[in-house]
Amino acid sequence: MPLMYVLKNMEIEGINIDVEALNKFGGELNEDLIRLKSEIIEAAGEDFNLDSPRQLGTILFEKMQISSKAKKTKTGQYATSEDVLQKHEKDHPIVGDILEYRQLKKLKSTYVDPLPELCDPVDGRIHTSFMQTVTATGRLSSNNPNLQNIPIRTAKGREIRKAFVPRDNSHQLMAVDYSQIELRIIAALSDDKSMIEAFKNGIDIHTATASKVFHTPVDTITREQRSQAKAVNFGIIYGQSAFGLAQNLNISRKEAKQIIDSYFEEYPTIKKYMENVVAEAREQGYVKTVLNRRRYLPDINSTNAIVRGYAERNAINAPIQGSAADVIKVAMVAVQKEMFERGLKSKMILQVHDELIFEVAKGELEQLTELVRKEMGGAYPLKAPLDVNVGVGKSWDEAAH
DNA sequence: AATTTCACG
DNA sequence: ACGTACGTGAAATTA
Repeated sequence: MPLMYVLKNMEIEGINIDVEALNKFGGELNEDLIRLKSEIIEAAGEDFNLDSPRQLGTILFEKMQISSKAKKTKTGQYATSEDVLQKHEKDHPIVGDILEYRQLKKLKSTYVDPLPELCDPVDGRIHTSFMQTVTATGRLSSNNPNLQNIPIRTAKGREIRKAFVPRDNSHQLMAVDYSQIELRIIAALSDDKSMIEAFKNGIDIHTATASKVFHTPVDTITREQRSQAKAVNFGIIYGQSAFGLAQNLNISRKEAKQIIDSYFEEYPTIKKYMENVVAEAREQGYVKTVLNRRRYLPDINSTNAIVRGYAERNAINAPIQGSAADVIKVAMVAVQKEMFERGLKSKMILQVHDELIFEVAKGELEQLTELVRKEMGGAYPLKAPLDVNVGVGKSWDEAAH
């Protein structure tokens, strides 16, 4: 209920975008898309709707027969999703072009074209809606437009984030995100002493995990080992299997199983915690977050192993994802209150699950940085300390670095 | 309205 | 043999 007022203010405040920059980028995307499309149609030997997965599947796997190992979706169509197409990139040069076409088309049709149209006629800003009663875990969701999935992972995607800018030269954007909040929560909830200690000492958690899992000193950990340990740390939060880890890391199932077994030997309290939370779900019919938000899991005792497995992964994940959502909500209420009491002109304008975005008025940067660090970092003390990263810049992209 | 794909944490 | 990591929203096609 208190958060409702905070969300109302963020929705009304909105965020400014550089429409000219987006339109220019849209023109560049258009040229690339036209070129890619004509190359693909030429290689296919006939015109078809490239935006139709069904037509694309027929062209690739029946007409062109680029591979005999076509995969089908559950409704019997040829699967053409990114992970499937990536496996066929070596089979024909057209596949790489299709993947690039898909990426650029997504950026243009979902962000570059619609966003300028959504600027409010009165203040010229973009106003999202934050929903508090949609998700199963207690996270917020954002719609109309969704400002929680603005691209960042690719260079072309970041062009869109660069177009989210302050209202004028006397403001900057500030992005503040929680560092590894879900891993800190699993460390705290399971009371794993070694993981808590690593967070207390500010040690790189993925390197520390790699050292444990591979039984080698921290200073000898390779990039590959750190990257694998990172994948395991994330997989754990979701109840991932050896199969899933193997697929993610492109290693054999046997190797994946060895890594997971070693992980649980080194972090026995985390293994115990995961077993306990599943047992709790079986007994109570629900699991809960640090603030007692419940997720009911009616399938937890299902005789169907697949259905039951899904519920068990939900039982593991929901308290972690949901507690992180609790923490940032408490922080948002505290930050808003403190900003009001100090009479600041700066505004909190967006939330993206583990980060808050502010439009900072010139002269308030130092004070706001201190305020936000204090309120976010201390929102809900856990056995593992919370930590935040602060970034500032002339665009959301710059601030997020 | 359902399906497929893909953008984010 | 089964299916295999959680949570969302939007665009486009198809039924």
